Amino acid sequence: MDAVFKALADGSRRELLDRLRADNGQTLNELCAGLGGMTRQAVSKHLGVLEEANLVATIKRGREKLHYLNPVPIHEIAERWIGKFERSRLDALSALKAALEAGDA
Amino acid sequence: MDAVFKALADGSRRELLDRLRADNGQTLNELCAGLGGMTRQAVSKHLGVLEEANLVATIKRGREKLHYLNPVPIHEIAERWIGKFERSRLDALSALKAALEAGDA
DNA sequence: TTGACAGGCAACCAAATGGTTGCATATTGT
DNA sequence: ACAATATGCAACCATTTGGTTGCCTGTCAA
Repeated sequence: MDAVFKALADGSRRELLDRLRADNGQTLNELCAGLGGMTRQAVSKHLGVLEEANLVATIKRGREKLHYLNPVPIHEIAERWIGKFERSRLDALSALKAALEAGDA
Repeated sequence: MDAVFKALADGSRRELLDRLRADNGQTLNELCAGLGGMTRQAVSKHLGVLEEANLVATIKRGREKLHYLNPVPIHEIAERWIGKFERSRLDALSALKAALEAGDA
């Protein structure tokens, strides 16, 4: 899970995920075009990080490599990690408010 | 939002959030104890990052500073970012499967 | 076969990051 | 007042990270 968070920490990588969601199964070169003034190798590295985090799956088709978005790890975050805080959202907020008020007393 | 993702990228910071959720309103020293072999200043920096990302709110009470978890940014991620992929989860998976099958043809 | 196209690998570099030590500041209890 | 407590600030260091350039490999088409 650590790898997923770290992969998501970079804006370019999030943008890559966005672009993959908009048009799944793109090649490296396709993904390069549009990701402003960045080398192919830079994009390749980013895709590598995403792949390592299991956020994209790839298949080699001839001389090109297609990239597919894998939403499962993100879903897992939503389930395990965010749900935990989400559930206590209102409680924490009211606790915060109460604490702030008690602070002056 | 970028700051939130970057703040969440570090395991120690996620642990700090966990510990805050378990016991909200802790001081810096309280949070230090339990976060294995790390200096107070290191923890302080982490809390600074979390604060900058609006994931923790603080109030100064006398000579100590209480830290409170703020779950709102995480909730926003769940809403805006994860929901986006979540919604297309099954679609993407079936598309991936179809693509893999078509790959051999 | 040979050239063009898609991608991989490795070395290298600058900047950011996580962590440390050392000292300064403010508050509290006696 | 004074010592102890709780935190802040700044300089410094090692590692990681995002990015580059240069070259090598594999695949398709003429």
